[in-house]
Amino acid sequence: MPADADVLDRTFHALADASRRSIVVRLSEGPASVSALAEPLDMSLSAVVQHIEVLQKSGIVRSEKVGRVRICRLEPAPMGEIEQWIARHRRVWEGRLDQLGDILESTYGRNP
Amino acid sequence: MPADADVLDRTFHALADASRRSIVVRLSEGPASVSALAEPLDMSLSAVVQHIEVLQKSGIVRSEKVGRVRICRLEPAPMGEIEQWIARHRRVWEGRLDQLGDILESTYGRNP
DNA sequence: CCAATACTTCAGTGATCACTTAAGTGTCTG
DNA sequence: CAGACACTTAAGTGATCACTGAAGTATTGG
Repeated sequence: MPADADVLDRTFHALADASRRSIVVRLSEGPASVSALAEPLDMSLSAVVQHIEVLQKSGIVRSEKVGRVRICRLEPAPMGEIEQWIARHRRVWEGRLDQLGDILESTYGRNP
Repeated sequence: MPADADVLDRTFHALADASRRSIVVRLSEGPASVSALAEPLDMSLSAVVQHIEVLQKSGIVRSEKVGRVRICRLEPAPMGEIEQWIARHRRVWEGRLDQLGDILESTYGRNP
């Protein structure tokens, strides 16, 4: 198993959870502390820390400690990798199913 | 929350496994039977069937029985949905990356 | 200095995962 | 019609998951 598959495994897995995706959405608005990320989530701080660890292991999130506060922020590279993977295969099956290609285009838009 | 999050959960989860992704890659070249999909994989047929079930529950794969053979094919819609999700947020934090310089500058006391 | 703050670490639990083997059920083919 | 073929279903196993609560460790504001 190459390291590449591992990165895809971890990144897809990290995003396969609504709580973790909500953390990603929150971080896309800017860096945040662990407790700030925990605040809207209905679970223990411990659980949130564990979600952040999953995101960190995938490489989506990086963090640094500033005093007693841990500041988390997004790292776009792994996302780019899975987006590439999808785009690579989507192109093939878009050619196979024209009507769904149209649906995608009308929803997703044509601009870059 | 909504069914939308559920679709993302299932789709990201379905793609978070190298064996399942290899099935997707194989199917992007055209429809295939269960045993054709199983052939390159080093596991029991039963295990492959279970992987296909995961892919079907996510909506990525559809299948129909023709005689004693089950033919599987790709369904692009759920992929489009996660691609949309990624594209939506990637755009935000790519813009954010430009502001990372600003954050560092303000931290180290340069002009905003 | 001391107590609130912001995590951190650890152990445990029930659920889900990724398999396995074994024993089916239909469907062709000779 | 028999037996190979292509799954299908069921039950079980060990690992990982998504939590919890309790007990830490640094930091920091008053």
